[in-house]
Amino acid sequence: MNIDIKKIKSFNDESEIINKIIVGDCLEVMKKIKDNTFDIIFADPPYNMQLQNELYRPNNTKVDGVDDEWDKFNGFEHYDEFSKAWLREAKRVLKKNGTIWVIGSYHNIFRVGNIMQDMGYWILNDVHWIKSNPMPNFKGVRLTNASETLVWAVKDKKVKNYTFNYEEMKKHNYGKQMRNDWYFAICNGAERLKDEKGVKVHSTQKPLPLLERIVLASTKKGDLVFDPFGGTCTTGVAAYKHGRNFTMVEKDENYVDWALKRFKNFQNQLTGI
Amino acid sequence: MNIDIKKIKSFNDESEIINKIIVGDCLEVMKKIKDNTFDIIFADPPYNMQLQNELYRPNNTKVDGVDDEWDKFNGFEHYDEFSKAWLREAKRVLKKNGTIWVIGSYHNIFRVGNIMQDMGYWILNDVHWIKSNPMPNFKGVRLTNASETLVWAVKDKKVKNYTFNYEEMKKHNYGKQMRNDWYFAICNGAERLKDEKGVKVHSTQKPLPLLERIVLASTKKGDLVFDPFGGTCTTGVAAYKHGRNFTMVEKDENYVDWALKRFKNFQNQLTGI
DNA sequence: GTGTAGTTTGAATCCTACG
DNA sequence: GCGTAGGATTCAAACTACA
Repeated sequence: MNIDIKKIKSFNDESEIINKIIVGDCLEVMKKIKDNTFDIIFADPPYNMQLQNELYRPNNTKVDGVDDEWDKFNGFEHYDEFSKAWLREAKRVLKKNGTIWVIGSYHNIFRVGNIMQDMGYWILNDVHWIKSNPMPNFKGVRLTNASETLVWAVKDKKVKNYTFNYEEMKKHNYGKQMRNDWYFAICNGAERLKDEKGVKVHSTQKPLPLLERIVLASTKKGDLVFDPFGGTCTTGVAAYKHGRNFTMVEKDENYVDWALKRFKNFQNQLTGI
Repeated sequence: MNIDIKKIKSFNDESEIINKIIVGDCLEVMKKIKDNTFDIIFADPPYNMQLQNELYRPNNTKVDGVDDEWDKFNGFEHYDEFSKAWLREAKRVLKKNGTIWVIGSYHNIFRVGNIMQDMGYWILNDVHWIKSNPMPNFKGVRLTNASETLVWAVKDKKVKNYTFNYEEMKKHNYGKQMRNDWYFAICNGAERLKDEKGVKVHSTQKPLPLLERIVLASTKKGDLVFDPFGGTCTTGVAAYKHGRNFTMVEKDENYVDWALKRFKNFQNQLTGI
């Protein structure tokens, strides 16, 4: 079996999108893509965490917070502007009966949900990813923040025949219909990509089972999945694993190169190397 | 023991607010209340459900959805306007170091959260009330909507010494710090108020244990709790049960009269009648 | 290899009182 | 407002070290 995944460094040919990882800004790339192209979109945009100070655990070790450049915004106005821009393009490139998933935390999800509703997206569900092993609240001043929220929506109130694999979801919930509270551990251990120094490659890598559930819930085999904030390509791996195709966009070429390594490892596993 | 709860039909004397249920529009009532009055606010505003058609169960019985007049808004703009108005007043009457809780579903919580952030409220947590017994999705076209979301916030980013009873919460979570996923059954059975014909008095009565947790988490004994959408006074009952005081506002006098009955029953229980 | 103890770490808007 | 010193504060999972 030969997994044919390609990195595209300068994206121009809009027909070249099947199982590609495109290096570039998602907005610029989307602008080159035709209307009604993708069956579903999964988006994990920056959360705009607004971390102020350093945080130490009770044992005085420092918490490695998300301080990446890509998560820095100059207030809600700029974050909203950014969100509106990509959500508008996302709506255009999403097929008429496609669905979109967006994940976020309380820092950004109210912005995102509000904008989506204003744009005419019609929410199907909010889904709560409940973490089995979240970081505790070390100072004891709030509740443990043990969840992230996903919004699942269609382009328009009128859309009816979107894909929802009801029976497949039932199988994953002991024969009962799947609910909107989903329980997964955070991405850790062997799954978590780390460089030669043992440093995590991406500060917010999502767990593969979460993406697999999304793929299994809302796509058919052969569907084309789009992820505008591709990161290290968890979405692509989930799609590929279940016989779906994908188009990933990611600004940071380092992430993309790691994504290619993931696929190589995946291939080696399959061929028993 | 004599529980002294009073209904106030025309509210004018702003000093008369301790353990009172005020009949009236929350905005008009709040305008008569001084700045920095309440220790916490709990608000369960209309959800703006936008139900389109009638919904039937598989056995052809009709689902009694929320179609009350108080939940009718003319689009998001009107809902946002309404939300801004009461949230602005709420901020004013909340004490400097007080906290506010607002509950909602995906229909309205993104509007509410967005507005709160725009107004300078600083979110402490989003809390997911996970329902043990939600209504299934009868048509099998979405995930079971098994949750509601609460936003817990302070008036301003700079507020530090708000009340959070960390150890008390720990006691309610097997000695571990309390997380933001809360598991309660929907309000049903003996707790659910029903009239002489067996029809539920209020279409969205909240479970008492949910309100008790909020009271125990974020108030001290003797604190004054405000609820602008009082309904049948679950907030007041929770406050009273734990030695806190309350001010409730409710437009519908029928709900208020039922609230008074709740307190009378509560008193009878305590005196063994 | 097996079992146990110790270590590390995770999308985090994480202190308070006093001068 | 600011700066600083004092003091209280963590859970689960996966990994490593070692007997």
